[in-house]
Amino acid sequence: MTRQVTIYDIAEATDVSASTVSRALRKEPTIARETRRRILAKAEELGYRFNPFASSLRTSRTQNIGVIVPKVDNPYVASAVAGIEKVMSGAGYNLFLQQSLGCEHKEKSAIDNMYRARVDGLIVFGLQNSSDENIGRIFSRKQTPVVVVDSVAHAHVQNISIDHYKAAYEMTSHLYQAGCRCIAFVTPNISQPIFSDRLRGFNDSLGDKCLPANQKFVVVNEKCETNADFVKSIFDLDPFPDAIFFASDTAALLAIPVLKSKGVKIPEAMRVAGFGNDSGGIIIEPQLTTIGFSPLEIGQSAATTLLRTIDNPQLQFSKQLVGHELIVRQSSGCFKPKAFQDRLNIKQFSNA
Amino acid sequence: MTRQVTIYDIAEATDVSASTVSRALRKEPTIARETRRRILAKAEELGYRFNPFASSLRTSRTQNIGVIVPKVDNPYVASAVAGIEKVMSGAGYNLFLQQSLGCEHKEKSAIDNMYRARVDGLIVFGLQNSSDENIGRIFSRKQTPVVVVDSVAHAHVQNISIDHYKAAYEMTSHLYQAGCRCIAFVTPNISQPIFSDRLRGFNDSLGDKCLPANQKFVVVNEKCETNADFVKSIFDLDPFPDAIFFASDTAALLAIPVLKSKGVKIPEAMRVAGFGNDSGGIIIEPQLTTIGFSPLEIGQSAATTLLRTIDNPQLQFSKQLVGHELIVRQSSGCFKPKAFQDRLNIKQFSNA
DNA sequence: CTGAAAGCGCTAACAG
DNA sequence: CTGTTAGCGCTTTCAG
Repeated sequence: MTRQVTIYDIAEATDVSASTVSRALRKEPTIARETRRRILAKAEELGYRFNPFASSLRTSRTQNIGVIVPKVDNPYVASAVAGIEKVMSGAGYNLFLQQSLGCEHKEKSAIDNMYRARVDGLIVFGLQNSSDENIGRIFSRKQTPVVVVDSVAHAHVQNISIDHYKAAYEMTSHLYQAGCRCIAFVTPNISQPIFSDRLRGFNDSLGDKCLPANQKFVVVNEKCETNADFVKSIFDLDPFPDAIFFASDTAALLAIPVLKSKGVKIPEAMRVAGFGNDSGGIIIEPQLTTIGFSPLEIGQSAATTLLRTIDNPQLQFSKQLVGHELIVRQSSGCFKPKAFQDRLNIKQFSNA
Repeated sequence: MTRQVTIYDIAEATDVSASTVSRALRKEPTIARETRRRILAKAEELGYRFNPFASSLRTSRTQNIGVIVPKVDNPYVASAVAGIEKVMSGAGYNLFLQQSLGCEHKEKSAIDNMYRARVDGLIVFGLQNSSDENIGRIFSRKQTPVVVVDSVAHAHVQNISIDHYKAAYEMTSHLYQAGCRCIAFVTPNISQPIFSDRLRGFNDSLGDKCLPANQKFVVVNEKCETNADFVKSIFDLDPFPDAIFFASDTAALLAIPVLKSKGVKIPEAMRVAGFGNDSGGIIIEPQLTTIGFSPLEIGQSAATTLLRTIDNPQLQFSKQLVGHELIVRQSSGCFKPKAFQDRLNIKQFSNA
């Protein structure tokens, strides 16, 4: 492996100094057209390759941004990452990707790792509450901006999320309007903000209709997204609910076939709703009523917000809400198509 | 922003030289136990943070590996990336992720970018044929190993893929055995190796059964994974086929509801098969017969192979085939469960 | 086992 | 518009 071609080689071959070469390469305006042309041509000829390490060492800017997600192989996350990549790649940044696997320990070490890697910015999905201090302590001191997606509002960072509370409230109201008076709520956990927010929305919506929010009808099962076993706990409910609101489409799609096989008529005897607009929702029969939003858009928003904050460190921290919509399909009994009108309705920013 | 804590600060505070600190930090054995202890303690105390750029500049090793995929928001790709991340993260490497969006130009620039970023290794999904030379020229000269997934076999790089040809051959034989004699094949294109291989498998299987491979029954439609419009071209076929083999589950899942709505009884009048074991395949009615394999495993294989090649640059280049299985469900008419026996059956390597 | 010294390739003052 | 100089923080000989 022969020695790297450096700006000094170009300088020598062009009879200028290394700084001039550096300036030409960085397209600084303060350089003669002709000199630049010669330098660029020679660089090409010699097969010069910019060395980002030397540059980063000098400037302490990396052009790298970190992305920490629980799992990439989750359709929502994958789309969001796609959105982030698109924006960041367009802005000349590289993406460091790391999974936290929903494990607090891994999340902490991922944050540490990104910090060590000296990323120019960080986007974290589903940050555990306990990591709040890490993020704040580690990053804010160094003035490295952080965007947190789908977590509770953190100080010192940008927060982005759809309005899980409001969406769940609306869905519950929808089921109520469809005539349901005994609605069960199924969720994998109540610790993650996205799920606890949905549960609050559910409870408050019922409360506002003077329906007692009976916690017996809140089924919490960590495995409800991977295993249909949890469905039997629904059959234990007394009275048998006239609707189930699944906090996740994945769980709904797992449960519906089981419910059908047990003779539960959907939507006649039981209305069903999900959350997330999984692609399976239009395959299943009956098609699934759900809450839709654009993960791609969330990713893009997160990315553009991060870029803004990088460029303007004085930018106010805020909680940004991305639009959602109620998608009514057959599983909730009344098929009423509606335009995806709120789709691009981002509060606060209008990143065209 | 106060100055960074460097090894010199630690050296000064510990009354040793910077080289000793460097050695202690890197856990070199040639250092007194006690000295090391003191150094590590002081590093912790001062909040020292290793600077990878200075290190990379010196050693020209980066501990970064590049991953180029067409689109992250594709369930198959997302799972594979998850597998790669898991392995690489465990081995102390960071992941650079970039999308090529199936565009030759972007793919080339992503490769360039990874090359400039001086990754220690590269994994590319669905490499366009035309990029072959880029990969070879750019990377092999620099001795940076490359793993190519789902492409035609390239020289100078490691190749990994499932056996698309064989899998398609088997599926076609399965449909034949189920009594079908007029089978249509639907594919988004015949340029990507994964699809052209599947088509060859389809054709050869028919050929071996002395059924003329009539190209009229090969429906190529770029949009068949995003829009069900292509289904009408199936109704134009004469004679009307008694089976359709979709080269992609996504297309099958889009088409089945349309076929059903037009009164085509599946599987009675028409058998249907897909490829990829999309999660929708067990939601749809009838459930979809398909080819299953583990994208996670493919990702892990790609990663371990890359690590091996990094550690041993003399390693022979090869084409590695990952196991697949025929998953027979209702859509092909005979429900015959079968253990996922080939799942961990990787040829050549047994990365436990 | 430890230290001194040199340099990886680039950029940012500061002069001219 | 261009050159000189001095590092960024780490690793690696080579000596001791």
